[in-house]
Amino acid sequence: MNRNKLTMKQIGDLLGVSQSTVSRVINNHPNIKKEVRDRVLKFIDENEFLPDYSAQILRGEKSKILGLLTVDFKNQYYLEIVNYVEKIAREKGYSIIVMNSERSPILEKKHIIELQKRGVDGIVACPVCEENMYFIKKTGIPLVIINEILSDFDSFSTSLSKGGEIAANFLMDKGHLSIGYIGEYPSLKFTGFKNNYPSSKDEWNFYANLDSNFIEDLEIFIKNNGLKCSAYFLSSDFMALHLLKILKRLKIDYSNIEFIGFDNTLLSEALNISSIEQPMKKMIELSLNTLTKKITGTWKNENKILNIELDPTLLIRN
Amino acid sequence: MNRNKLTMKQIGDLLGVSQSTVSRVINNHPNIKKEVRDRVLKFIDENEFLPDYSAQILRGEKSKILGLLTVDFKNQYYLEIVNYVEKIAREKGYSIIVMNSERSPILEKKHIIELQKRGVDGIVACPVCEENMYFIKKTGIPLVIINEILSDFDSFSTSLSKGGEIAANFLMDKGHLSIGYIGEYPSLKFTGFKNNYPSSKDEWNFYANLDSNFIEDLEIFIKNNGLKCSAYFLSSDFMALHLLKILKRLKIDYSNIEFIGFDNTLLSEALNISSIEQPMKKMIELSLNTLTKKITGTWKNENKILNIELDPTLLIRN
DNA sequence: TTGTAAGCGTTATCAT
DNA sequence: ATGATAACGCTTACAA
Repeated sequence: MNRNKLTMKQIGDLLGVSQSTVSRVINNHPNIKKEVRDRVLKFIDENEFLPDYSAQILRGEKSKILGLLTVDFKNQYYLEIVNYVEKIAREKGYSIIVMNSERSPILEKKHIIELQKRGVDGIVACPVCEENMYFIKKTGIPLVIINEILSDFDSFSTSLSKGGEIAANFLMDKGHLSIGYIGEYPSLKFTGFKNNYPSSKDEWNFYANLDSNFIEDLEIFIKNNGLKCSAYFLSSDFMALHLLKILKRLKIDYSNIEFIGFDNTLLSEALNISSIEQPMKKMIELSLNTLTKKITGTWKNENKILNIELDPTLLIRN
Repeated sequence: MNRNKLTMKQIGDLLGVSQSTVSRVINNHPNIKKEVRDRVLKFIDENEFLPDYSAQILRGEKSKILGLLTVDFKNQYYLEIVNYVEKIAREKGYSIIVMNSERSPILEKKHIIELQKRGVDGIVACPVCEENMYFIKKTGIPLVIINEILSDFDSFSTSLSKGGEIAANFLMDKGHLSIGYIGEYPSLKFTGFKNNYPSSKDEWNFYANLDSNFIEDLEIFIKNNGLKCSAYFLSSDFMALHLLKILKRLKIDYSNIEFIGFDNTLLSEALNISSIEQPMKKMIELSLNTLTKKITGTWKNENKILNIELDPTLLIRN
């Protein structure tokens, strides 16, 4: 280290006191002669002293770094998570190391090891692979899961099935008799939808596999089947975007069809469709509150696992 | 440190060799008896040894961390930057600490100090305040600027004025006689536009101040003036979104008006408007190549400052 | 009230 | 070929 950075030893030498005295002043220890304290404070005030984190971490102090483990930066939703985690962590005094696993369990494992080597105080994870979460648990690094529920870990998520339920009920209440589902499968979004809309028919629906090139598949589906329903529930705004693009390209009129997206991103605003909104900010606030408590040892639920599901809300447009 | 992590000393004790021998094996030093090397390697293979970064950094080794200093996570463009920087940095063996200055010079300065304390190897900055960049330079931490040109720093950006030029020429070539500009001001986007479209009239244009609530201001402008031109150049897709929303709300027909956005995000896809695309991936690749060379000391242009401007391209829709 | 010294986990220098 | 040791910058127990 030391990119020409001032150290406590140097300050001590310059001021004719010992390095430990300087440390004590900086850490506000009692029992320092006022004259000495003032002299040291004045000096560091004028000379910008930067305590070295690496030395502190090595000694066993907290690193004040959180690892953010994320799965897919192609999806704006996860980038949005970075936004909130950075902001809220910063307010709590933490820096964040951001890592994208690209849905690869192997990469996720590598990231975890990297975070461990760096001595992060805690990890916020959108997990790919549950086994890796057990691995984190074994290391003892405080962990919270977001965006998913894992029964063995403190998890914070939005109830996706509730989202499906809301969509189904809203569309049925508006009098739609045929409502299709287009989106990821399997997914709790669909489960919630189907449970509340028993008349759902498989032939109306398109089930996307997010690991594959679902956009092409969707186009083929539309070409073969057209749109048979008067309303559709889409598993994401992103999905909605691509559906509407395909319809436009195929010159299929959809002016009388109602769509509901998911995530309430700017996309649904641009497409002017209703969308189910996940309370992301709240989810991240809750998860970081828990995480920091676990880090500082003020977490009281040691023996109980938190599985929190927030309710999404419907944002109606049009 | 040491969350029950294995150390070299422990390994040495367990295997009956000295800690420094373990270090040598791990760092592939020559002159180790094959038998010893194999024994140590076998052990760490079975027991997952994680060298501690803090200790290495303290000793003066590279931290393999880059700081990413960014200005505005409300704008999807900057989140997209996180995506690419994380990915490319990872491929080069670096982790990244992400920080958002929210366009505040004070916060930006704090972030820089934080990065310095953490011993980052280099910084990638979308700067708010040029003075802070000089501050980084003084610390000696390798630095590259992206998204902007600062003549005293290695900078990588897209030529925004070229973007304005492209927009102006495209719209003129299509026969538009009145072309308005709606967007941030001052901005090179506008400069390039105006220089190539001398008939531009101030009363057609709306100049937004990004620090203020420009969306409301825009709505007032539209209410008072309506749309006088047959085509508009918007300074961002985000701006385009809000303009179109306002038009919809005010029930102003814009079906015969042509729009060009900027950034070619999913928004312009959703709005189905043409957009000027910045070669972000290339910009970040170039900047990280330079940064890592500066870090490893293989950078040859020491005495010359790189001010690279890439050309944007127009993505035509409709 | 303050200085001395140990120790955190490494790497590198010096011995042997 | 390998062990002992110093050093990186810090906090803290122990001495004085």
